[in-house]
Amino acid sequence: MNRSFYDRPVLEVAPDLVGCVLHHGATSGVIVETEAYHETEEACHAYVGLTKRTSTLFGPPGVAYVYRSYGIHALLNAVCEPEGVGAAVLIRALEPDSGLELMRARRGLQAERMLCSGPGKLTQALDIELHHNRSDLTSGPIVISQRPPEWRDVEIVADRRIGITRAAELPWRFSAAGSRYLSRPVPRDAAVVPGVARTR
DNA sequence: CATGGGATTGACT
DNA sequence: GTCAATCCCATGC
Repeated sequence: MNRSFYDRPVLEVAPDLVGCVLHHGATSGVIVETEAYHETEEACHAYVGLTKRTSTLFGPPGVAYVYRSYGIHALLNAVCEPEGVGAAVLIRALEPDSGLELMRARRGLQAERMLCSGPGKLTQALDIELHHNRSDLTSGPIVISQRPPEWRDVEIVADRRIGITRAAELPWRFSAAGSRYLSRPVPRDAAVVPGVARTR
């Protein structure tokens, strides 16, 4: 994915990333769940303004923002919007694609559905850590490629973000409808995101 | 310099 | 359903 893909409103990039493939080394998976974050709402780290921690979010688009959550997990985001605007898409779940045995070894379990079904799980499975913060997603080592043909017309649903206490009402979580690899089920009343030139 | 909170997970009742 | 683990960093004295 080139830089212009990320240099757009985060609410466009977040659903567009569903169905794309995240790669790191010998492991990869199709993105099935994302969340959008923007400096104008309280749940976004960039809400506090420019600090050492948030400087990545305010930097150029197409860069990885990786931070530690609850002292244990590394969470991966893709920085979006023009430099100077703090916004990013959190990658929340993958459908494992390649390197399954490596993922199983790193995760210490066998079930395919448990390998990448959460933001902290997928970083462990793909060996993504804090030192990847600020790495360029357009050149690697972590890269995101466009949707494979079979994911081109994936139906995407929107509902509330998970695990946050502030601005929790915003429907900024985007999931592949019917995926069995999500971090949590999608509510039945979730809205379908309109697609562009979607075939029937 | 001390404190507190958090975009989670897995183990346990 | 409950709950602890554990680290980075923003904030306040």
